[in-house]
Amino acid sequence: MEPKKKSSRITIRTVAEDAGVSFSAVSKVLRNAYGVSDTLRAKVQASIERLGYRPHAAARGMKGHTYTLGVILPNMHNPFFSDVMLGVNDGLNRTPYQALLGVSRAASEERSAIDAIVDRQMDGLILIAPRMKTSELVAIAETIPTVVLGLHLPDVTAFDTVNNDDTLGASLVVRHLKHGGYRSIAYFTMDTSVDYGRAPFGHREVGYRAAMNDLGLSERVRVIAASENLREIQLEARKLLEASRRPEAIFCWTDYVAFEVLSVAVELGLRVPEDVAIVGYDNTAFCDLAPISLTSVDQSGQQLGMQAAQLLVERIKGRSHAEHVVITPRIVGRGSSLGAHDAKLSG
Amino acid sequence: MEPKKKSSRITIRTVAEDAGVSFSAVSKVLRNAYGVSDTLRAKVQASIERLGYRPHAAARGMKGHTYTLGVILPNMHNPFFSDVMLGVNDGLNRTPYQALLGVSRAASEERSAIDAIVDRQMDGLILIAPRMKTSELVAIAETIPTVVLGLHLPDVTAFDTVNNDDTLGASLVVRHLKHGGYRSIAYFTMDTSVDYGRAPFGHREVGYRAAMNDLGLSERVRVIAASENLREIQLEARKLLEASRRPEAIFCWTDYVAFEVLSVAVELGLRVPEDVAIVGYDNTAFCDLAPISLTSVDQSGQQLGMQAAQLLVERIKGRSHAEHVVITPRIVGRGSSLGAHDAKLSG
DNA sequence: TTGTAGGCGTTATCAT
DNA sequence: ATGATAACGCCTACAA
Repeated sequence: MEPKKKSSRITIRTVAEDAGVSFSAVSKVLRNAYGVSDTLRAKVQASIERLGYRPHAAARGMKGHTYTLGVILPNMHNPFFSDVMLGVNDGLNRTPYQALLGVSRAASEERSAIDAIVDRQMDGLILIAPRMKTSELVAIAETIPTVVLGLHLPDVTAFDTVNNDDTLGASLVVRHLKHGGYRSIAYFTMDTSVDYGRAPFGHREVGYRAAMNDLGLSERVRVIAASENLREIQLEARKLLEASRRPEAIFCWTDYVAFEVLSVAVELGLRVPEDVAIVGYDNTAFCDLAPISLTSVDQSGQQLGMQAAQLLVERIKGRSHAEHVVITPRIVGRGSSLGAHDAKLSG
Repeated sequence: MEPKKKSSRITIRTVAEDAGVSFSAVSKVLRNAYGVSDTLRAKVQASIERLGYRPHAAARGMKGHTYTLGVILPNMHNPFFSDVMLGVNDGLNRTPYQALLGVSRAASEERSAIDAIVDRQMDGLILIAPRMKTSELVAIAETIPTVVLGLHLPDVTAFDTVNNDDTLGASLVVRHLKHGGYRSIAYFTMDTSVDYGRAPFGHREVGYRAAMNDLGLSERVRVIAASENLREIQLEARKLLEASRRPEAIFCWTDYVAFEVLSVAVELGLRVPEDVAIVGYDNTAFCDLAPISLTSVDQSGQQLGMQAAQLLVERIKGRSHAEHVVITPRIVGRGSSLGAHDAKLSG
C-alpha cells in the first residue's frame, strides 16, 4: 500500500554524479589511492560535503576494512576497566578506527562476545583480562589481530600483551606496609581454576611472597582467596578479621575486594589503619573518597588502554612479531595504611 | 614469497556443496524462511555444524539485518550505567541480537559515537542519558529505530523512552528526611545548558520542590548546582557545608555527587547523619559499603535496561507508535540519614 | 520444495 | 589521471 519509499541512499555513485566524475574516482579519493589529481579530489570532496555522504560500513566490510575494533570487557562494574576504555579511546583518537565494546559478564559468555566481534569483520580485537584458556586465545589471535591486556604471557607470539609489573606492584605494597610497622601481612587473592600463573593476581602473589621473604617475614605469609562473588568475599573477609590471629594488614589483589574488606572491618568495629591496615590495587577513583581513603597501587589503566590501542593499530598495519609491554606501577598511600606520607615514592 | 593462503572462507555455497543442496536452500534455512523440508533443514544444519560455518555479518548488513544493536553511554564511570547494561544484555538474551557499546565521554563525542553506529548499519540504537538536543534525537530516530533511556520526553513519537518516576523518587527522599526530623533540606543538582526540564535531575527538582511545599517546608527550599566536574562538585559541597546556615540534609541528584559531598563532609569533620544527612539517587553498589552507607533511591538500572532492550526489539519488528515507560522507584534507607528503619517502604 | 538471476555499496584490478 | 569491470557473501524476488 505505502508508496515504495525510494529513499535512495547516498552512495559513491550519487557523489560521482554530483561531481561529474566516475564512481571509481570517488572511491579512490576516499581511499587516498594513487592517481587522483588535486582538482578531481577537490571536486569530489566538495560533493561529499554537500551531499553529506557517509561510507557504508557493511559494504566496506565485504572487501576492505571496517575500521572498527572490538573491545571485550569481563564486566563493567570494576571502575578500572573504564579507565582502560578511556585510554583505548585516547589511543584511537587520531586514527580512523572506532572502538566498540562487548561485555561478557560470565566466562561462558566470553566466547560468544568474541564471536560477535569476529563475525562482524572487525579489524582487530582488544581482550581485557580474558578468562579463556591461552590456547583458545592463540586460536582467536590467528583469526584476527589481537592484543590482550591484563594477562602475563610473555612467550606468546600470536598476539601482543600489555600489563603493569604486578610482581613489582605487590612488593611495593609489602615494603610500604613493613615501613609503616606492619609485619603480619596477608594477601587476599582471587580464586580461579584456569592458569593462575598468567593472571595479575598470580603475579601479585609471587611479588608478595618474594617481598615477604626479602624482608624476613616469610613465616608471616598468609594467603586467602575468594571468587568474584561478593558474598564469598565478605565471608572470607569476616573469617579473616574475626580469627584469633588476625593479620595486621591485608593486601587485596584489587580495590574491589579491598572495599569489601574495609566494609566488613568497619562493621566489626575495627579501626583502620590502627587495628588493621588495608591496601588495594588499581587506584580506582573511589579510593580517594575520604570515608574510604584506600592506599592502592596505581597501574594507570588509561595508559594501559592507550598502549593496547596503539599496539593493535600497528599490528593491523602489518607488524608480525609480538610485543609485550610492561608498565611500572606506583603506590599511592592513603589513610587505610600508616606511612602514607612517604608512600608516594614508587619503587 | 608466502604461498597465497587460499584460506577460502566458508560461505553458504560451501555449506550447500557439503550438504548437496543449492545455496539458496541454505540461505532459507538460515533465515527460517518459508518452504524448506525438515530433511533438508537437517542436512543443512548438519553441514553448518560440521564446517563451523558463521554468517558474514557485513554481507548480511548489505540487504538484511546486522542483528547488532548499538548502545551509547555518556561515560563508563557511573556504576549506574553498568547496571543498565546488565539489563540490556538480559533483555537481549533469548533474541538473535547482540549489543555493542560506544562510549562518548564528552558531549561533543556523542555525535560521532552515534554516527559510528549508524554507519555500521546496526538495527537499532539505545541512547542512555544523551546530551544532544531533542530535535537532533528525533532526526536520528527517523534514521534508525531508537530507544532513549533517562530522558523525559513523553510527547515524542519518533522514539520510545524508558525512565523511572524521578518526581516521585525525589518526593520519597524529602518525605523520608522529613520523617527523620530534617527540615532544612537542600537539593544538589546538575548544571547544564540544554533542556533542564527533560532531564532526570530536572524532574527530581520538581519533585523536591513539590514535596517541600506539601510538607510546609517551602521556605527551606535551596538548590545548588555543579557541572559533572569533580572539583566543581567538591567546591560547591564545601561552600554549602561551611556556610553559616548549613542545611540539615542534602539530597544529591545522583550517588556520584553524594559520595563527593559525603567525602567533603568527612573531611570537614562533620558527623553524618547527626550534623548533616546525605541522600543519593540510583542506589549503586557502593552505597552498601559500611563506611559509605548511603541512603539512596533505587530506580533499578537493570530493569530499565531490560525494558529498553525489549522496546527496541519490538520497534525493530515493526511497532510504529511510541511507548513511554515509567518505572516506580523505591528508597533504600541506610546510615547516611536517620529513619532508615522504615525507609524500605516505597511510596 | 528447490534452484536461478540480479542487486546491495564498496574495493581493487585492469584498460584506456 | 581516469574510468569500466569483476568480485565480496548474502538476500530477495521469481522461475522451475
